[in-house]
Amino acid sequence: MSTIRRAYRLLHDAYGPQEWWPAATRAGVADAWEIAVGAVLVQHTSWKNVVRAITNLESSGAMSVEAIDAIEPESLAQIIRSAGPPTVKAKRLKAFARFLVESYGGSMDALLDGVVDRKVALERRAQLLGVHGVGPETADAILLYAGGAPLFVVDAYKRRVMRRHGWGDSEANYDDVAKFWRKRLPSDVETYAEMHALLIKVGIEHCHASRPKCEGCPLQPLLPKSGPLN
DNA sequence: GCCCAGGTGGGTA
DNA sequence: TACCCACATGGG
Repeated sequence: MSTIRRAYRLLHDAYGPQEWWPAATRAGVADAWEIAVGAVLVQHTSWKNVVRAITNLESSGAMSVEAIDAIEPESLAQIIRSAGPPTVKAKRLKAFARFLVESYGGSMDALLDGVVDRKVALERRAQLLGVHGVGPETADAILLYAGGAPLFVVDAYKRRVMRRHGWGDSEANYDDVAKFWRKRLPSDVETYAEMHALLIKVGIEHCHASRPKCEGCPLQPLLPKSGPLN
């Protein structure tokens, strides 16, 4: 079995199924719009703070596509301020809502229609990358978790895990890093979704600057004999 | 107090 | 193209 598949197994055994995308406010499952909002708000921000912002959006009656499209940027910024740079993210959320209304009649279902097909997914991805505030990670997260698109999300934690283990080229561009993982994992959407969630989990708990020695990390059996690189 | 977070866009050379 | 930096609140 390949190293990456062993990594998946080790993480899954250690943490169990993550069953993303997490619902921010309800006990149930996050709907597609909530996933999109969360994906924008979580940029360079911890999830906990995003939950507060989404809770505020709900209680302010500003959670819908139409409400975000209509609200003044300053008011929106005030509501989501717990999720990092408020003026920046208010602008990004409004840009996304505007795009959705203009291009898909405000319907996430319309945006996501057919994206289980990789060719369609890549077309929608290219379109999303044209929206202000949507980069590759945000686009992939939305398409994968809200639409079941066969895309693999790359983030800072994945690059760090790769660097410590000496897997592939952690400094490669986004698409090459995504390709590295996709090539080594079973090519099904469930695995992509789980692996991304698991790697963030291990990233938050173990794989960061304050844990240079990887103490207690489930991926320790896969480290080089010399220990973590860097 | 200080550093960082599940990035992205804009400016500069 | 390739860096460098702002964004800004909340937690360790």
